[in-house]
Amino acid sequence: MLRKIPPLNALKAFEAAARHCSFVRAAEELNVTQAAVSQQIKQLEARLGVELFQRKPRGLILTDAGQHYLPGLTQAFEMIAASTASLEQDREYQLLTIRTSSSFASQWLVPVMTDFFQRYPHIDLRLSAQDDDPRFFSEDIDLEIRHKHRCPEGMDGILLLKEKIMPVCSPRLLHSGKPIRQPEDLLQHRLLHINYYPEDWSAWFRSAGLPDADCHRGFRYDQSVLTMQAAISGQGVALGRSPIVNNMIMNGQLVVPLEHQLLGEGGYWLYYPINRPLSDTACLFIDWVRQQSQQDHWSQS
Amino acid sequence: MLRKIPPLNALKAFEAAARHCSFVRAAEELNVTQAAVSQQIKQLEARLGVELFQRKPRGLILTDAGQHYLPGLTQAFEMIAASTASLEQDREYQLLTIRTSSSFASQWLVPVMTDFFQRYPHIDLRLSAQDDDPRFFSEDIDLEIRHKHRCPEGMDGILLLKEKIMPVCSPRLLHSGKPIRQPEDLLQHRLLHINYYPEDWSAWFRSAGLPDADCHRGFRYDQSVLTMQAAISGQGVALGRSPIVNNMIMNGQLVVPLEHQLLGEGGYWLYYPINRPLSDTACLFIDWVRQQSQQDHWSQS
DNA sequence: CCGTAAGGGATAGAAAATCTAATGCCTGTT
DNA sequence: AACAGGCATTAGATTTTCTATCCCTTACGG
Repeated sequence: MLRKIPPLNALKAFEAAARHCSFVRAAEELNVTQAAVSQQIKQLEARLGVELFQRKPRGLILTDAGQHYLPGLTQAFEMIAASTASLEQDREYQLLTIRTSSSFASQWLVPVMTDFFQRYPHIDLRLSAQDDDPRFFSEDIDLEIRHKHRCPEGMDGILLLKEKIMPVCSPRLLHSGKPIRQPEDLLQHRLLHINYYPEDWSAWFRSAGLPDADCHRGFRYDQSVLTMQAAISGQGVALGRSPIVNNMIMNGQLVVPLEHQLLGEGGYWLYYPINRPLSDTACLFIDWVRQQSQQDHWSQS
Repeated sequence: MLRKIPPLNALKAFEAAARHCSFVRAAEELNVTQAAVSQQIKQLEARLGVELFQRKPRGLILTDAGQHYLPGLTQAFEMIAASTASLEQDREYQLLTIRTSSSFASQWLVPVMTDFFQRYPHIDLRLSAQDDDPRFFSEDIDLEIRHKHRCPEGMDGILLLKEKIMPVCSPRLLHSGKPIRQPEDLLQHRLLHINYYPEDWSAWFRSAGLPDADCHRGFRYDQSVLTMQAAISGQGVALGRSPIVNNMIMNGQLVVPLEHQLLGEGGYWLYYPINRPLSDTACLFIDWVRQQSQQDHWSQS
């Protein structure tokens, strides 16, 4: 069968642009830049030998040709979407169970998962947040992600995220009358500790050239997130780990008052029992999450 | 609008494979290799989380899921094809007029044009074959392609194809009792000349280290193709230029008895009057033909 | 029972398509 | 006049896709 079909992605771009009468908004829908849409449509027009849009300084107008072309395409794409959706209804949903700490889940995993759901709509996730390191890897858990120094005994896994450790505090604290210009200045503030990482502050001061700093006073919290919340509300200065605090820094809840950062010896490991066959779903997830973590890595550095 | 549509090219691959129940034949239809189809479909299956085919050692069987999925897609693609076709009907056809020599037209241009017609079905071509170099570039001609040593005065253009010059003859001639092992042996055979390139043979013998070879005897023809036809029918040995003889060599009508080849000083130039605005169609053609010529270059070397 | 051909799978590296980021241009608006 | 919103253009980066190979399995014919 010889059907002549123009490049499908160009058609998709056209269809979106025509619906919105705007390259910019089409680009948003398709998650690309305006330039990409512009190029796709230019290519399509060249291929067909017809102008599809009249470019006006403000927005677009479909040409006659474009108006005739659009409805068929919209219908076709809707048909594809409908077929796909009905396929997905028939299919049994697959379940993926991941266990991790509540801090990591809320600050890193849950936010990035949006993309996973989009990509694999047929997979349902069960996220088990458990903060004390569990003894057993029960049958019904596919994967575990936890802060470790190495891959645990009897497990296979990968180091998902390395960590940088740096002081963080509320932006308000910086203008509170006790400026923070060098490591010593931190001692003028209350230090916030995380019980799970009791040595963080002394390690950080050591690496900052102040091995004898008296850094044992201050508040102690049970989980990273609680400590960070304390920092956000201005209770003092905490030591943040990049996977957890990156977002809080991005959106301005926290600031990093000093340049100096410590490369953590551990990191977040993803692991599962050696000798247990991984489900397809789990493999899919591992591939995907590894990519996510690499992107994270880029944007951090 | 948020429609979830799997990668469209993967869908196209699936649709073709499902119709043919074969990756190999789908690959033929799509002009790619079997491996490409295999990968696309694998990706689609991973994305959907469903097996679409049962792979049997001999051919494929659609799974239930695949069977449910196929008809919707086929219909959608047919709809796209139909919409596109009707667009093309409405549109006025564009005309592109090219003038060139009959040899070049028949041996190089016409064969490759197939791809152009496929790509730009709305463009009609008028090909004017004229063998003596015309004085004027008349109004109704968009582009000219001719063998030249440089871009003609008053013209803009590009060097489309360089040429290699090499002896060619019928394969039968090689087994005719007068073997051709070194340049001298050619003098035992009848030489075939092209009037347009009277110096070819002496230049070739000079570059082959035989400046004094007596190469003026033999038959003379008016056009390259005629001379090549003479060679094919065993009348003697001709000097072929790569753009013209490549195909004849490929399909075995001609063979190259000696390694030694001469790089021609000229080549096929595509040109048009300076200061004449090129039509869109002509620009399209130039882009396309330049690509073609580059491919040609690769496959020659 | 082996040899061969036909069909699909895997993989690494190459090629091509696509996207981004930056910049420019135009025009209606303040 | 300065600005902002929207599209075009470009080179270079990135991602996707394809090819080339090699492998494995099965059917079939001697």
